Amino acid sequence: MAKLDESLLAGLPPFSRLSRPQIREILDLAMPRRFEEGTTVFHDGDPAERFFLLLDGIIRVVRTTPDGAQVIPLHIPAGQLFGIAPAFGRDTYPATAVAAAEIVALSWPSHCWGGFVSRYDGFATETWKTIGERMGELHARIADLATKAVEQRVASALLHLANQSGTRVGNAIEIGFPITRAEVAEMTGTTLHTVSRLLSAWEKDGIVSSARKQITVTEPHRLFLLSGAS
Amino acid sequence: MAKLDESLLAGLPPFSRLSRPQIREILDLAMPRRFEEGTTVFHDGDPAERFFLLLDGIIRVVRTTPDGAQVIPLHIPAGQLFGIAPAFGRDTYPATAVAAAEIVALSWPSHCWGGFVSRYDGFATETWKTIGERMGELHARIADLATKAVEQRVASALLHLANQSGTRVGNAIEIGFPITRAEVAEMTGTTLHTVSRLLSAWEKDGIVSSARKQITVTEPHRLFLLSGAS
DNA sequence: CCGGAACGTTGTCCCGCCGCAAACTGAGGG
DNA sequence: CCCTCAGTTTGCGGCGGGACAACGTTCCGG
Repeated sequence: MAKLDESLLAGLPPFSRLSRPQIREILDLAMPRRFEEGTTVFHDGDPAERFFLLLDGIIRVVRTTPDGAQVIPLHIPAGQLFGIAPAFGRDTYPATAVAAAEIVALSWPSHCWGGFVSRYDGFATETWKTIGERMGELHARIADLATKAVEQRVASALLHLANQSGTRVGNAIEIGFPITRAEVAEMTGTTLHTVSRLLSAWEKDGIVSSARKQITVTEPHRLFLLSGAS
Repeated sequence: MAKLDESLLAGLPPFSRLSRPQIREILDLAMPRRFEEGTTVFHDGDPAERFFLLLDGIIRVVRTTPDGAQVIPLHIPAGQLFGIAPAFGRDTYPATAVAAAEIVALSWPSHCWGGFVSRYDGFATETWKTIGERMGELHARIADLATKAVEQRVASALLHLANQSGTRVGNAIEIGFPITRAEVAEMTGTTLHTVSRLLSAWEKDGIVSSARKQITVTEPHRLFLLSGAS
């Protein structure tokens, strides 16, 4: 296996304060792997043997409730850690991670976590920051669900996805991974029917343009207005 | 000021692995303070000068959205840390903390955080665990909001509150701090009208009994059934 | 003892959203 | 090339629950 290039990690928050030799150490412990779209990286309840760093693509973290297929997806963009159960002292993953697109990720055995935290300056701090942001995101999501109407929720979910991993095409933003209306519906706590209707209406207005498993926001500004401008 | 007793901290997770002298050190840095019910401990956006440990009572952490009074309360029970913005590298609080009942809390200057983490074994680990649990709670809340009907949401919110800080009276559980229907409504993303109606109906069925700013769950089992048994 | 404010209850109306059902459309496999 | 199926679209009916409003009740200050 070819050696991984140090520049992969150098710019990322958890490693930004580390020296090249330190990054080399870390990389030499890492196992790179590619996952096809739709592949499950790890399952809810699995023993948490490794933790991951997403190099490219998007991960969808879902929580399936026991009684059915209800899920609460959280999307994790490239450059972030995920599956960090060891950080929380858990020996089992609390959720399932699915590749939302083709992804490539590095992983390390869970028992390395403690070493990383104690040995590498800034690793813990930066990880805390990421977790803090993720909690903020969850809070915002709760606020949306609790206070906003369905239309606003869907609008803000689309904007969120677009901002997080969209590729700009002029003024338009194309969401960078395949996503079904059913998934949007799950994220926003509604049904795929309603999402479909909304997208149709918006498409008629020229705010978005959608195809099968794919959504492009052509006029982000107007969508933002619809989202109830928080 | 009388010296604080070491037993206050000895049993709590973040300090459980520490020796008595270490606990003594920590206590000598702490500033104890009592807050009346309804007092704001810190405000969203304030400079995060201190972090807190709740010794007794209940803290309500709220996030007010810019456009109005919408909030997403998270209740923190006695024995937990809160306002730990420094852990996330923030220099400002991301939410407002209000005393839901009369409380007593210890606090330390934010700059102590780093020292606690590096000097005291287990402090960081245990704090991570707490944060992990809190994230799990947020996830569960999102799942509820996204998938359950209003009646189920209210039922599970009441159960949650009862479990978290209820005092048992026979089979009944009385929620241990004053709470208005409006607050329950905010937690569950509905209106006080609906909450009021539900409580009336449940009271007629003998499942709960409520007074002004006070709710007692007399038949937790039946309420659990209503909550959609997750 | 009185007045007012905060909190709670209850009724009525109406709209937005879910459930159900049926048809359409690409994509992929044999 | 056709068959199948996942993904999507659309119509329609019903109702949960939000908006509005009026009244009752408890608490507190003067």
